[in-house]
Amino acid sequence: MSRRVRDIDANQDLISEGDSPEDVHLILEGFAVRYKLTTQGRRQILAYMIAGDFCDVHVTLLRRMDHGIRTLRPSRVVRISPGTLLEILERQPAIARAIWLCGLVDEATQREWLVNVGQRSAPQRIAHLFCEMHVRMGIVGLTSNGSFELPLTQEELGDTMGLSNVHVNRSLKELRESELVTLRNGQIVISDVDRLKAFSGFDPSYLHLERTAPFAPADTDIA
Amino acid sequence: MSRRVRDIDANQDLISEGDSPEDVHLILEGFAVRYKLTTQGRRQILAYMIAGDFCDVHVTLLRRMDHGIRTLRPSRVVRISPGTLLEILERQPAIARAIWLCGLVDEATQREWLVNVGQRSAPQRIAHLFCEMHVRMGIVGLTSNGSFELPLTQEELGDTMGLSNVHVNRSLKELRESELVTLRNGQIVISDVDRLKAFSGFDPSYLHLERTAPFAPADTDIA
DNA sequence: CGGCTATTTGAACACCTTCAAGTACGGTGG
DNA sequence: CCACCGTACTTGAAGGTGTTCAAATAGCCG
Repeated sequence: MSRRVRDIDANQDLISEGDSPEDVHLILEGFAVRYKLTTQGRRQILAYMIAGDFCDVHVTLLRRMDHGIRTLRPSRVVRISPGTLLEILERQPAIARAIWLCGLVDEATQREWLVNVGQRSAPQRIAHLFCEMHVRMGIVGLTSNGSFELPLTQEELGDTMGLSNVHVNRSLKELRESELVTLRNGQIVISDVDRLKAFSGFDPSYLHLERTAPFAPADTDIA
Repeated sequence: MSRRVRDIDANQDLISEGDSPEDVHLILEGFAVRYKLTTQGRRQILAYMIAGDFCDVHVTLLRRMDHGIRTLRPSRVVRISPGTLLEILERQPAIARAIWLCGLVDEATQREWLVNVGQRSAPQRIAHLFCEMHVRMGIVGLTSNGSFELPLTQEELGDTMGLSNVHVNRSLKELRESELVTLRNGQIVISDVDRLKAFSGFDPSYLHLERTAPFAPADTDIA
């Protein structure tokens, strides 16, 4: 299976909207986004994918991709044929459950993003995202003490939150000046996690952490 | 199984956030929404559920509901125990696939809603939602000639789109005066479907219609 | 150094919200 | 039958949040 591991540069489409990819992709390392373009040429980023995330289990049933997937950092992915995947799902119920569970958490996250964009102010949205990524990066062992790498330009942040890059800039400034959180050179530093959570209204229950993550942290050697 | 069919009034919580329901619910008839409240007391509606939609397959794996489900119209639901469901999934692979497929379309819809709220203007958002519901209601045989029932107050519409009820009102007026679509007494009338699609940037591919719906239209007698 | 991209700031404007008040409508009870 | 009530819808006015356009600054890489 390790034969099917591939290294991808940053800013490459792994899969484009409309594709009917042969394989399912699993991120081993790096950072990628799920995104969609509107007819008017605007972009909405739908999800961030980090180590341990499946990109597109749906292609086993749905032919066409209704969105694209793009790396933002150099990434390592493994391609799994739907046949192999279905076989694993059948033979290893524990893994099947784990993959299903991951999908459910992804869905819950998708819902929370809608709440975020629909109901919160710009600084709150950004703060909420940072709280979420702090938790997620923590699970895979990529945080240290309220600090972690988040390789996003302000424009990409804007496309995530439904905001202009200019307004993202001003909101980040506001967060910095309130000494809640700073983002510099793709590095997040959270001064006081609890204050940031309170400010953004972050409640991690949608991440369903009580269930231990089925793919263990940092153990990216699944393949 | 028909023993487990229940009729519910309008505006009742079928399941509340934090619940650990025993059963999975399937809507047979009526109209319900998935929603979430923020700490600041705002509400985001996450999905509309109509005949043939599962409310909460996730509870088979995830204990706590991270959102609530509420009827907006008198509805008929059937409760299925996770055990029964898992048994069906195992014995009837065709149904298992169908249910899985439905879930994938729900996810795709969730993504498109994020695009909608994140990237489109108020009138476009509303128009896009109406296009989507026109298709969905059509699938279950509840449209007639660009017209269908959509039992939402303007406030509920606002909670769906991340807009105030006042602005929903003005946007609806705009849509009405452009002769694109009208909403009166919970009844949608689309004058020219193609113009409405063009206006809102609606592209139905995310609904994955090429795959015929596994639960046949109007045949609500699954139970 | 030069050229690229990302960030930062200013100014004007648009979209959307909030508050407030008035209107329409359906249901209930005298 | 009509008065009353509650809810939803409608409209106006003022203000706030976020956008757009434009230009300047900073940082990175060849």
